[in-house]
Amino acid sequence: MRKNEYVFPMELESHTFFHALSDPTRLRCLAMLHAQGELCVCDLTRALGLSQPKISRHLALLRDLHIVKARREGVWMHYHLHPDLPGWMREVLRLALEAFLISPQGLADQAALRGRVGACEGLAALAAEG
Amino acid sequence: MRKNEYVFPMELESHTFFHALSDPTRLRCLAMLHAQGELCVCDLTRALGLSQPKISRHLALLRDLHIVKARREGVWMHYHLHPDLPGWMREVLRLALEAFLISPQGLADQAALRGRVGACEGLAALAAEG
DNA sequence: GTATCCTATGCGAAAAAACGAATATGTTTT
DNA sequence: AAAACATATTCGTTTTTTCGCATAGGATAC
Repeated sequence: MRKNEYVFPMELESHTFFHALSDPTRLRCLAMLHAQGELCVCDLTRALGLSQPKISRHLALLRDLHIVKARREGVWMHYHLHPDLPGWMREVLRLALEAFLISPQGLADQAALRGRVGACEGLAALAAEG
Repeated sequence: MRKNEYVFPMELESHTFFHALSDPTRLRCLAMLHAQGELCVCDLTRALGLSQPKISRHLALLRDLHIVKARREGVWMHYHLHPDLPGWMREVLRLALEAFLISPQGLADQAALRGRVGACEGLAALAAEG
């Protein structure tokens, strides 16, 4: 059993749940899953512009806490929000992720997820070019 | 300006908000404030059975993020949940703190706050005596 | 002024978390 | 079997966080 793995009937404590949400990468992943329903690791890697090991490790942490659930389909692992999350935690996720999705970062991530360059990243790229 | 201090109009980011809730001591303090409305440092020190510097440091972090607000009354600093917290964060606090308050730890803390020994601590003390 | 009380902070040690880079595992196809 | 692909994990390092202890700050009483 892994370090962070919660197993039935051990329950997820509040502070552990919040610690899982305290990292920007994990929050962005969760927001994309909330918006799209289900995504594989490579989707998230591309959408967030982060390395595959980084995404994979953060998803593993969320999976061990039963905050997300994985489904294998051939070579791909599809992740989605865990359906058995306690009611108040599910509600917290809904509130937080919907707030995040309308932030500049949330909008940019969604745009990137759909294959376009988001407004913020486009502007940032232009600024970087000079 | 301190390291963690947020100043208007900088807004509190989601992951920073959740990080503030990721520590058991901070969560217990917030739950007591939610239940009682306003408490001073010595109230929390006694109720939670933790050192004064520890309580004070955690409250300072929450204060710098504008999650709680302090009011001086003579020698005492009274802390309460910040009234200007964004709507969704206030709702998250309500959900999380009310869930915590009905947990064994939450019930014990409330009992200790009211000057009695809580059920769990009483049992623990008996067990420790043998 | 000094003393006392409550609260805040500086400091160094210990523990925990996050990271990149390399590598391992598992699946499908040939 | 090997190759190609998606994902997971190990390792060592760096960064961040937390803590206890001591001490500093600020208000009140004398």
